Amino acid sequence: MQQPTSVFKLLSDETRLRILMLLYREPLCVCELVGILDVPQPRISKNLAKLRDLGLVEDERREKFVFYALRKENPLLMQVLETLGKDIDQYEMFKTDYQRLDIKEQYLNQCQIIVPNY
Amino acid sequence: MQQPTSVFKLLSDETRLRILMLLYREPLCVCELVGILDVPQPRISKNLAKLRDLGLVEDERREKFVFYALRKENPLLMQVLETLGKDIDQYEMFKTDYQRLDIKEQYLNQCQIIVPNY
DNA sequence: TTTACATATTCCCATATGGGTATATGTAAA
DNA sequence: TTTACATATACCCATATGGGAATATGTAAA
Repeated sequence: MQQPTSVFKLLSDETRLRILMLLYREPLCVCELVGILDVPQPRISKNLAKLRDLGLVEDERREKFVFYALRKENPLLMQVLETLGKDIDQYEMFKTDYQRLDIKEQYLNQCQIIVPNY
Repeated sequence: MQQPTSVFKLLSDETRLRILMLLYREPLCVCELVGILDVPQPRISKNLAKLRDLGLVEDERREKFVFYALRKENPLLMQVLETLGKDIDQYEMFKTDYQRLDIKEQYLNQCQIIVPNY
């Protein structure tokens, strides 16, 4: 199991925490994250790599796309995300991200992904 | 309320997390923390200052001593400490710190504090 | 008003970190 | 086998960070 400090270090960056909160809802590919979060693609990829290096997420390629999913083995991580999720209204940024996730098709101009059923 | 990322940044340092875990049990003065954690005093003081600057702990001077106590207003922080505390056996370092806390009188050679009842 | 103890702060340095830009790699369609 | 799209990586830089050593400040006892 990962050191708690290492987990918190990853959680201490806004980009990464936003990513984790979204993956807490559902697996997403890189271009979906780029669209929803409106953040440059290299930044998304680099931060996803850090999350994967510590085993917090896992990736799976599907043709051109690489989907990232939360790994649920870490109780500390899951507890944190649950706590944040419960008080989502208190965190404007996460709330907005969740709203955008609900209508993510609008923000995927950049990638032609069509995922009927994941 | 503090930004989650700011809280996690403070939690991401080993010295600070050890301090918080101890204060989760009971208020302690600087020299007690120095003795229990076996860490140089300036390092303790500087990290306590960071925790106080973000409002996670509060200090109270009692003559020569300055006691620090956990502030319990932040649900995220409290949830994290509770989660870690529940699985204390999994974290060797915190477990050891708790054991030393239980017999802290042995580690207070450096300070002549005598606190019968706090 | 010295002296001793407790704590805070300053100064300095090595290292870590996040991010932007450009580019490389991977994949599939034309 | 080009072309286009998706993703990963390399390079560079500004900044943040943690910590050690020394010193300053605060407090009370001698």
